[in-house]
Amino acid sequence: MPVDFNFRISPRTVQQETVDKLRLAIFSGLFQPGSRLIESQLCTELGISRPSLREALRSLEAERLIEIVPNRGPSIPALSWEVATAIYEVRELLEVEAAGRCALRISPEQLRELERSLSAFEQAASSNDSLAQVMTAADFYSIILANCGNPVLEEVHRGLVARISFFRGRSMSLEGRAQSSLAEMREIVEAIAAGDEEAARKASRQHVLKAKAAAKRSMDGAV
Amino acid sequence: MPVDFNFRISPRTVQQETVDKLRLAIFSGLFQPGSRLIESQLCTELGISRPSLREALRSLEAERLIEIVPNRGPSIPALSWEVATAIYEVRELLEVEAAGRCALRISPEQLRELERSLSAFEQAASSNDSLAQVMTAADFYSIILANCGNPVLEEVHRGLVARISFFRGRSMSLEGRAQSSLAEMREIVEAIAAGDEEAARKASRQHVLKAKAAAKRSMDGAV
DNA sequence: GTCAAGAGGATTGTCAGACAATCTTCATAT
DNA sequence: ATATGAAGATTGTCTGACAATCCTCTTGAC
Repeated sequence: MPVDFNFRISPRTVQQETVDKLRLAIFSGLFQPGSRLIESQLCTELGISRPSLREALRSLEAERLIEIVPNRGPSIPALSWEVATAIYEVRELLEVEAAGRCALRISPEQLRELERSLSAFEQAASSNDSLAQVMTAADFYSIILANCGNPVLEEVHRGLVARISFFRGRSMSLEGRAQSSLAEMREIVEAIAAGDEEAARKASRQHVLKAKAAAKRSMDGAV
Repeated sequence: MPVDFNFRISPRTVQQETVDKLRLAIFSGLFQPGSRLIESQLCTELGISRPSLREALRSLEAERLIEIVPNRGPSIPALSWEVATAIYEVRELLEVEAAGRCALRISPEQLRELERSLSAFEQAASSNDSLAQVMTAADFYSIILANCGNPVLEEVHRGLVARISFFRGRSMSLEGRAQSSLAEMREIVEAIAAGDEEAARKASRQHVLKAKAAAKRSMDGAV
């Protein structure tokens, strides 16, 4: 029996389905930041009842992907640059640690997987599909985080990256950002492949810092 | 006008009230780990309807304070030592960072506040009320985290500490643990008061590591 | 006596409909 | 132009319902 296989087959419930759909919608920028979500409207669009929708909204609220103000209802939070900075700082803390640990303990198969995901990002980077870029980049990180040996680190990181997906989409479409991002990510992979913890940490830190700078640039240019 | 005052008066909704009540109940160990929560039962006890309760449960699920398995319903997760270790590791990462930053930027008033909370813990430590110990210790950390200049760091840390409240209550009642915890915390305060970042980081790391060790001891002894 | 099978009750997932409280908007009056 | 107020929209919350699923306990077979 494999070490970590969950035998329980969990039927997908309406609420899970709804959370996933809405999360994806938020990621892809379907809703404007600051815009309100009307329950009745979402219900008819999703074809579900209001109690089910509201449960899903509570889940998303706890993930900080939406805000719910009493008597005003749910809305997409307008992420301030101040909060975004805070998120990038914590992301740096976690991602650097994960990359370092990953360099020491990743398996050959997972390393190949990581290289594959880098190729996927490379392909996306040469296209103009910024959603694809964000998605493949997310795959890349998730492999690193999944191999750092700490599931909680992984989970927290995922939550943080989700919240800045808005910025990431925008900064990816910045002139040349996808390409330099690719170079930084390649450096991380090389360090991990070499089993060099310190180099992995350093490359990872560089990458996050540059991503943050790019996000800032994209924000200054647009707002 | 004070810098950071939220003018909006938010009426407390049933769902918020419910989340708070249940969270407190979980913290104080009212529910056994692994035990199931029966919706109808909770509804009558709390005097609320099932939709409201279910919304609250979704919030708690997202905080990982309860688990909800489709068609089995909500239950208190039995925290494995493996996961607890992972939480302690991330907590270390965050708390050390926060203590270091705090040493550089805390205001005199907040420092006094921190010292006050240390006294409160001191008092609790000499009693046998382990819930009070956990609560006052939580206050202590929250002041440090609130003054690290990063609200996201604070938020993530709070979430993690909440999940190990079970362990903390148990390890606090370990022979002598409250007293040595007090000594470690005092060291942190002194380093912060001196504005010594490195010392604050070191003391903070020591504290988390010892807390983890104590948690492990309390677990080995009991299960 | 132990184990397998099945029936019945308990519990959850989901929906529909309702209504008061609150917010929002727009027309009206000053 | 600004303040007032009323109508409409939206949310917060409840009740009641029913099918699907799970759990438990009895029964029967070996």
